[in-house]
Formats: sequence, C-alpha cells, structure tokens
Amino acid sequence: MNNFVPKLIEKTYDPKIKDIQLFNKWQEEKLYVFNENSGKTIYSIDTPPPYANAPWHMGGAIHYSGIDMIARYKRMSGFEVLFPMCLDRNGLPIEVQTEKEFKISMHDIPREEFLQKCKFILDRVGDEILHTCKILGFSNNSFKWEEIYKTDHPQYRALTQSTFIKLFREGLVYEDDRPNNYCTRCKTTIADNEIDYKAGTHTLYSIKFKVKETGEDLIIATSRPELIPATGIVIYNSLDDRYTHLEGLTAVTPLFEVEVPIRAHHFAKMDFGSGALMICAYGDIVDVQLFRELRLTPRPVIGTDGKITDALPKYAGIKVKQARKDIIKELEEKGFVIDKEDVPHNYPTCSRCQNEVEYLAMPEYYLKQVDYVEKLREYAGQMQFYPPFMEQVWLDWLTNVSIDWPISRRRYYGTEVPIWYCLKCGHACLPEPGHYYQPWYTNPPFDNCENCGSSEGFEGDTRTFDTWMDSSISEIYIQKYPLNRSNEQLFEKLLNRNYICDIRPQGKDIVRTWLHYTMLRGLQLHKKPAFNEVWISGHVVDRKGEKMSKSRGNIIQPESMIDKYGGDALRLFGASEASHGSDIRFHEQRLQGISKFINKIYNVAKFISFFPIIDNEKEVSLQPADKWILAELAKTVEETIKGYEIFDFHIPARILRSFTWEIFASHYIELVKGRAYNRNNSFTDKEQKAAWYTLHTVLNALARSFAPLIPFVTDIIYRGIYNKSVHLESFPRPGKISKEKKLIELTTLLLGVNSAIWKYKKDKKLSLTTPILKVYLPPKLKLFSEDLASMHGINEIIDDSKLMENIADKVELENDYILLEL
RNA sequence: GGGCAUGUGGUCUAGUGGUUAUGACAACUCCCUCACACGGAGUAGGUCGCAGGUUCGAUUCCUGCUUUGCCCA
Repeated sequence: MNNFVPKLIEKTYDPKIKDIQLFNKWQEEKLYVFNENSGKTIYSIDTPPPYANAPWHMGGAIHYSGIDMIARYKRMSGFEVLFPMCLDRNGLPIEVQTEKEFKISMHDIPREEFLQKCKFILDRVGDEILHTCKILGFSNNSFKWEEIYKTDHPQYRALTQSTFIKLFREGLVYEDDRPNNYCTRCKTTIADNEIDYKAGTHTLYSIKFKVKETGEDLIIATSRPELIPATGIVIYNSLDDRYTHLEGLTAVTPLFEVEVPIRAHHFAKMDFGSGALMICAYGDIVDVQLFRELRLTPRPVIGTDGKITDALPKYAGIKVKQARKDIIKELEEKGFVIDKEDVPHNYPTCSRCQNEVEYLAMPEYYLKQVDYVEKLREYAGQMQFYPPFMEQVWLDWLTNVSIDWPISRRRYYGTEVPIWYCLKCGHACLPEPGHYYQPWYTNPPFDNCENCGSSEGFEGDTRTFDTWMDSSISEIYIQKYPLNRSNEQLFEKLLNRNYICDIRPQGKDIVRTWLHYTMLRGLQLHKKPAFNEVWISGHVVDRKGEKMSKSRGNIIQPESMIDKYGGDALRLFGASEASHGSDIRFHEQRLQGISKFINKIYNVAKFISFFPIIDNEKEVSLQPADKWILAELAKTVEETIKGYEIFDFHIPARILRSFTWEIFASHYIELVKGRAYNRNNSFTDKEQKAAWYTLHTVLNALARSFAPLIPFVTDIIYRGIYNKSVHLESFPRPGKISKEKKLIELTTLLLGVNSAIWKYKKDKKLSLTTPILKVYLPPKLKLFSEDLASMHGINEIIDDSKLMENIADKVELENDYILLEL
C-alpha cells in the first residue's frame, strides 16, 4: 500500500509571503522578456502609461490586471508578446501636485527648478505604482527602471517633436486664435476640469441698446457691461414675438456705437432678463460657443494681464473689475441703465488660486483633424472593438468633431513646441527631426532664418504640447523603442501589417481623447489604423456605485486589500464582478469570498499532490467517472477559451470557478477519493492509477486555464507539483482532453443523486459517513456504481426500477428515482 | 438637452420566445467526514425597473417612460 505524501505542504495558501518571492523569481528567470527572434508571431500591447502624480486607487489596479490577463493569455496562446511597462509623467496634474506639495507657484520660481521638483514627485510616485504592479503579478517585459518608458524622457519627447515637425512641414499644422479658460493671476490657460464653480451673486444690468434701422430701444441684460464693446451679435429666442420683427436688423451698442446683427438663436431664454442677449468676446462659455458656431470675428477688450487693452483707449490699462465700475458709472450718467438686479450666479474660478477665470483668445497651434474624420470612420469599421458597443462611442464622437485639435499649451511640464521665431521677420523656424529641443532653454541648431536669412537671432517658443500629443504616439514609441532601445528594423517589420500595433487597452472615458488622437496620428503619420483591436473597460466605483474620488472620501487603496487578500484575489475579483465593459463595484466582503476560493484551489491541488503523476494514459484503465469529468473539463475549457478570445475575463472566471468548486471538487474528487487511496484494495491497480491520472490531468489543465487570471497561486501549484512554471506552458486544448460528449448528459442526474443521498442522511440526522445498506439508483448511473458505492458507503446498489414502488422511503428526482434502505 | 450603456432574490451576477429563472456573497440550521471550518450539507428569500404592444405564450422581441453610470452639449 502506498504511503501518500503531499508535494504541497501548507494547510492554507498565504499570498503575503509567497507572491513577492515568486514575482522576483519570474524576474530572475526572465519569464516575460520580449524576444523578437523567437520565431513566434509578435503581439504588441500598447500598455496605457499610468499617470505618476498619485498612487493608484482600486480602479487602476483592476483595470491593469485585465490588461495583464490579455498579455498572459496571448503568451500562452503562442504569441511573442510585446508588453511594455511605462509611466506617464507629462502635463498638468503633476504641476498642480508639485505646487501643492511644495507650497509654491509655478511662476514664482525658475522654470528649471520647478521641473526638478516635478521630477522628484514623479520618481517617488512612479516607484509606488511599480510596487503595486509587482504585488499584482504583472507580466510586463521588464520592470527595470531604465527599461520602463516614461513620456517625459528625452527620447520620447524627441519622437513627439519629430512627428510634429513632420506634420508641420506637410502643412497639417496651423496657428489660430481661440478662446481659452485663462487665469490672469497664474498667467496660464487652464483645463475645464480645473475650474471650480463658486456660488455667489452678481448684478444684472438692463441696458439700452438701439436698433439702427427703426430707432427703437432694445433692452439687454448683462452682468459684464465692460464687454459691451466686444459684442459680436445680439440674439433672442425665435419663439419670442417681442423681437421677431428685429430679425436681420442691426443693434447699436451704447457708448461705443458698435453695430452688430440681431438674430434668433435657441440659446436665448425668453425669461432671462429682457429675453434679448448680447454675445461678446468673451463673457462666458456660451459666448465662446456662439462665436465659434456663428463664425463671428471677435473684438476682445481684455488682455492676458487682466486689464482692458488698447482696443478701448479710454479704459486701457484698467483692471477688469474697476473698468466694470467705471463703465457702469458712465452708462448710468448717460441714462443707458434702466434697471439693475442682484441674481445668483456660479463664478468659474481657478482651482489653484480662486481667481475668477476669464475667457481669452490667444494664438495656438492646431493640428488638422476635421479633414480626416471620414477615413477614421472607415478605420472604425476595420477594427475589432471589445466589447463591440464601444465602437459606437467613438463613432458618435467622430460625428461631433467640428474643429481642429488645439495642440499648444502655456505650461511647463511637457514636451516643448520645437520652434524658434526669427527676431527680424518673425518666421517660425523648425529644427531637423530626431533630437529633443527645448527652445525656451537652449539656442536653435541653426544660425540663419530660413525665410529672410537674418542672423539677428531667434526667440524660442515657450509653450508645450497638449499631453495627448505625446500619448497619441505611444503605439509607435513602443514598437520603435522596445525597452527604450531604438529598433527601426522591428518597427519596419511590424509596419508591414495592415495596422501599426495589435491592441490598445484603455478606459472608456478616454475614447474621445486617447483612442481618437492615436488613430488620427496613425493615419497622418503612417496611413493606417493604429490598432487592430481595442479593449475598453469600465470603471471601478464604490459599493454604492459612486465614482471613487478624494472629495467623496471613498477611495480605497489597492495595497491594503492586496496585503489582506493577495494580488490573485484582487485580480480574480476584478474579473468576476462584472462582464467586460460595465462598471465594477468594489466590495470588500466579496473580495474576501474570492480569496477563499483561491485557498480552495490550493487545497484541491494539495489533495491531488498526494498522488503520483501518471503521464501515460496506457498504464491506466479509465473508469466511467474519469471519462465523465474529462468530458466536463473539455467543455469547460472550450467555453473558457471563448471568453478569453474576446478578452471578457468574466466568462473564464465564472466558468472555471463553477467547474472547479461545484463539479470537480464537490463531486468528482469525492467520487474517486476511495479509488485514489484504495486503502482496502477494492480496486485494481489500473483503476487506482486511472484516478491519479485523471486528477492530475484535470488539475494541470485547470492551472493552465486559470494562469492568466491568478498567476501566483497557479504557479505555486504548478512548480510545486510539476516542477516547472505554468507561465511557460501553452493553453489547454479541449480536443486533447476528451472527445466524449455523451457523458456530460449525466451530470445533472449524478449531482442530483449525490445531493439526494446527502439530504437523506441529513434529514435522518446521520453523519455523511454512515453506511447505507441498499440504494436503488437510476439505471443511467449504473456505470458509476463502484465509485458511488465507495463515496457514500453503499453496500449494495440495485437498479431494478420495478422494485422501487414497493419502498416507501423514496426521493423523486426528475424522471428517475433513488431509493434508500439503511 | 443629445448619444451610448444599464436595471434579474438584501448585495452582485448568469441566462433563455415556452413546464418549478443560474450561481455567488450575506442570513439561518446542522456537521471538525482521512485536501480545505478560508470547509461540508441543507433551508429560506425573486410579480427578472414601470406601462403598453407583437405572440397561443415574454424576464427574453418592439415602443414609450423611468433608474443609474459615462461622454458630449
């Protein structure tokens, strides 16, 4: 008789110690290194660079876990996976974070010094994020600091600038005036999401305009009388019959005698003020929109210093608020103000200094995109979206694209606009592509103006690019500079395909930015779709379905959860909680449930590790129960693959869990336990070995099927029992496991019979080990007799259905019966 | 206001034009049975968002309304 000793020793699985050790082992063994010469088909994943201004919350951790599952599944499916690790370090959030942490203002210290302070935080937070990646078991090609790409690296920025120079020279870039949110105190444009709205009141003045053609008065309500000279149009609602007769006539502003058209527009609310509205450059966001929509020529009167400009000589140099008072005074003196009223108002203020935000027009560079919409629409049809409905999100956005992309920003921490302006003629001179340029800091790499030949010198552009200019070429960077090393050959090879890169994984909220801009740039630079596939995931929200944010105070750090339950548990939680594309609610109790399942898998493996590995199917005599579970396994793997193939990890997570726990552990293992131990030699050697063989076959396939989802525990099991890493194995094939489909039909009946026997004993308050004298089984299950007898302690199994009617104690089960006799 | 998605036992989720709707977590009861008490067995709990329509029949198809989320205005 065998003396069984398990290969896995611990009673429970403790991820805390084992996971990080195993992660380090993976790194030593270089398991996930990208080898372009492996001969395998390359599959490139455009990893989203995590933004390194603040550590991850749950959303980042779960989102990236899904991306790692893509990489792992593809690797096990025979692909050479290019899967970089990276950090996004450009742009506004880091500037804000730096100002906050060092209690400084970006404009009060030298630019170089400010950049150093930004880098300090970026390095620290970057390390924290990388640590989270490690304890989540990510399989990126490299975690070495110098091999992780960063969007603020000179090499990356040089690529951004090169692509800009190329497009500029092809005439795709132009300069134009466009109103921005502008803080006159911080001296910078600010993004929409940096505006805080503060509740307050302001005074609404009713002011007399004149209608030029009829001479009648036209009363207009405004809170910004200082902008009267900047009026571009007067609008009213087309349903407002007080004004319909004025359509197409001309209004004349008081004091400044500016003549503007009068027209109907649905933005005018009949019950606001007098119902007639002046649209000026620029009082609020509505003004900005209408100027754009109606293609009006702005006459701005406020400068970037927050003072009235020379356009209004009488008030030039006066600050806006004072000018407002002065102008009101003059209007009142001359009898133009007929009423004033304080009304509630939400002020847009700068989130950094609380100063009121102005809308000012400034010259900015634009990249053409309107001309490319139709082609992009075509590309959308060629690409595979996971889940498919996300394609519509992009198509809807394409329908809305009406202006070109403003790409220059007045910020510091970003890729510089590589332009020097000739001091003599003002011509914009661009350097040769290929290097990283900092025009605000260094001299141009040329001495003479390419336009006028002057050598009087140049002024460097002080602006940076919108960070999406950097982000929108990530797929090019990763294929041109894998591990940050230039590899033109690889890039050219990959460019031979119908698309640039295999897959873009990203969040659903940035379809209109990251995906859209990357597709646009792919088209402009290489005349093909940037991607073949796009994987878009939902958000992680809190238990109540609300977005996690600092202000709500509902942020949960992933580290604390990983510490408690393990990286595998968090990964599997992310996969289990929702189907791909929908939001995930974070729920610690459910995560805990998942961690129990991880332990269950470990224990199933531990049980199987008691028994010797039988490789050769010929040494054994497979019993019906063995054939049955192998058939179930084949079906499970088949459905699992279907889920993996569409990168919806909810499907494998659900199916594999259900098979492992509800069928394999609860029924098959119980069924063959007796045969596997064979303590009293009631089974033949070949029958016993068949149990061993089957147990290992199922475990082996399960470990491999689960590996992309839970890489730690599956590898602990695989190395512990089979002495190699599961992550170097290929994905199981259902056809190789079993071709017998028929036995699956018995599953429901078999599970029902087991349940009925358990229930019977329980109802009689008997231990489950209590022996049973006789059981009348459904005839269909006769083939499992021996294992069933061993499992339930049955002395005699009778399948004579005619006898059943005579026995009172019976349990009805579908069309068959089981009857028991103790 | 527009687009997209979504609504299934307390919570989360699967699924289907047709007999008693899947599973998990939580709850309750019993059981330390030789892999696991991070376990096992069992019990209870749902008018499948609302209202119409198509159909012999709808949770599943259509229309309207509504909930929630995201993006846009």
